Amino acid sequence: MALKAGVSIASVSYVLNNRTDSRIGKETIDKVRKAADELNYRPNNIAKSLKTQRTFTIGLIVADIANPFFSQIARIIEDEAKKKGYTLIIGSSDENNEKFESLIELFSDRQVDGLIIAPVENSELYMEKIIRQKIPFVFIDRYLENVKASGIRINNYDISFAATEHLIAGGRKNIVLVAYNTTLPHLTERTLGFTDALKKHDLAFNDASVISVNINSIDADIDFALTTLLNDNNKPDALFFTSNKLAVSGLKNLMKRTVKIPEDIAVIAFDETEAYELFSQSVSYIRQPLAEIGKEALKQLHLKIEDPSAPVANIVVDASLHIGQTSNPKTP
Amino acid sequence: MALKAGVSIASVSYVLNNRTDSRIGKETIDKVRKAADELNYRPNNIAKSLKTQRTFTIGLIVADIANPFFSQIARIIEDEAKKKGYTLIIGSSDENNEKFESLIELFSDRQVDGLIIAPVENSELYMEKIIRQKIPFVFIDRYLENVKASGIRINNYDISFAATEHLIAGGRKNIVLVAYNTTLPHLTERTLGFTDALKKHDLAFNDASVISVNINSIDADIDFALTTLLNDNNKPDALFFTSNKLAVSGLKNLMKRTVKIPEDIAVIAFDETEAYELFSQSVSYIRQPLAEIGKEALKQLHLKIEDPSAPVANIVVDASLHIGQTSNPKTP
DNA sequence: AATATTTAGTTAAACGTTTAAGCAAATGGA
DNA sequence: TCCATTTGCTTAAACGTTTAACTAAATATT
Repeated sequence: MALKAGVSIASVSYVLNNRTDSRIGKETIDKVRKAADELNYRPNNIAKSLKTQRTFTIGLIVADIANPFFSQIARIIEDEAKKKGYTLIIGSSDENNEKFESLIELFSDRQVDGLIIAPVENSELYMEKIIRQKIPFVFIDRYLENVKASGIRINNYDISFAATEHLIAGGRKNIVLVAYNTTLPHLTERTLGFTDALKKHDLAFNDASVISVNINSIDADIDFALTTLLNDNNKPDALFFTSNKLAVSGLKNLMKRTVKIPEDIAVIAFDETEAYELFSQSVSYIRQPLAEIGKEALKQLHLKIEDPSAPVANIVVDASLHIGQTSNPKTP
Repeated sequence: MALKAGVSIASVSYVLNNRTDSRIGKETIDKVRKAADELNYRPNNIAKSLKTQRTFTIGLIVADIANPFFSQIARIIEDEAKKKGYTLIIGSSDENNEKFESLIELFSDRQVDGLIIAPVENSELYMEKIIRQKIPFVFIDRYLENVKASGIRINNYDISFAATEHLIAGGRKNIVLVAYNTTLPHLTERTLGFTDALKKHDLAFNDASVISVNINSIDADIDFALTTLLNDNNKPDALFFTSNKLAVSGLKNLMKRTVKIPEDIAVIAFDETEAYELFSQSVSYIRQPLAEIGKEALKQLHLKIEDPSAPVANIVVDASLHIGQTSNPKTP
């Protein structure tokens, strides 16, 4: 390339990077531009990265890219990253500790400039490691109690409290929460918002008030729990699902049992998914502002990359309650 | 690192890459291993790539990673890529020519070892360019008539023919296809399978037999077409949607109109999506073997990367007709 | 004992950039 | 006219690897 233009390698670099601070004559600029054009020259980013120690790549670690919640977020982050000149590499942890660790290792080995992470349960120790490595990162969707790091999440407690109160306001007295058996704080917050709302309204809370679901056996666990619950003499009159996967599985199950929604059981779901659109009723659900989350995540990460000493920012954005027919008030 | 081990840089490289062809003594090996361990040494892949001209990165270009069809495929390819030591970078074209081109340029600039591409309409010229650049690639889902390249796709014509015949066998006589207004061959094949099946069974085919939908206005186009069709004195008794997006939009619309499915109108959809699970009836749909497609794509691409002169392979895998209630036979 | 071979390791070039430093030539100021 | 400054471009080191080529010591062969 430099050969073709008849100038030095350095001049090519200066011209192509528009380094006007450096002194390059108009003629040389033209020569380089012309040669670059003719040769269809494209600089080698690998070499550039080696020298500059910047890859303009960021890693995104989600639970599963095939989950609509994460694929929608990924899409937003993809667009946002492109705008800022970053390329995205994506990995799915399957909520699995080893996979999670190996992804972080992989991305770190690939010299990503930063990471956007939906951490899995009990990954604190591993996060410490990457803090020591000084790889900039931000949390998304979730966070870890003892890891001080920037992150973006929703007002899980408040919105769950609000959703529960909405059900109560509709005359529901025996509300059951369907949640994962996890200690991830963003999910325990959802449970807490639920129980606190029950308490506030003097509604009974007992062992049967929460269905605890293992992520690896969602359908089976929900089926088993509903079988027990619905044969009880004290049937629930409302179900609150704390994730899209749980809601889809639950609604499917209720359909199979031909439970009348919302007459017999009201339903509120979490997260948005195409699936709700085909349900016989419009589904009441909690909507996370995905675009805002994605944009803010990238913004915060970018800040951290540009200035590693930037302060930790924990951003909480508001989810909204999208009320449909499945949570209609109880008819007397 | 070499310093710490007290050996040369070269020795470190030989040891860490298990280059047993080179002659390294047991002692040196131990020294290097120990030092690497203590320093938590991780080789710099950027430098490695610069030297070896291999990044072990592959680019995946889909229409939209937020579309369940593509996010499911992406997930499979992600896993498969990891198994083979590749990292995946993903981009969404939005069926848009410029975005598609800029993605290819981006990925090529990032020195990917290869590309897995769902090409957009009229991208032939651009594909020629990357063939000249000798970047290995394979097509997925779609292909381009005049571009000779390896690819994996399903038996679009046959399965559409079969699906149509299934509707006909159920007594449907006025079947309408809902398809994108595109010239992408995998989709025109679907249309052709449909029309040929109609012909074979002497069913009328006219302007109203195909609803042509613009990808950017799916809901509106379907709504408009259905309004016209259902007010006709010759109402359709079956709808065949040629993609998941079309099916979801269509089913939603039919629900709104409280059309009786399958009594008044039978429905067959294309592709699998979570959404079908919440429909009031089990949905009849055409199931693509996503795992097979993903695995085969990676296998073919890997072959091309290892041996650029490997022959072009056009692999056609069989989709299957998954019959549910929405295509039940017409009741007299 | 002299030479050939094997073994174990090192040296140095290369990959394709960036960028500090250097060097002429041109220009400016006295 | 002489020196200082500015302008325009080049040189060369560096980024962190891989790998061919080399060296030196140890061992084998005659």
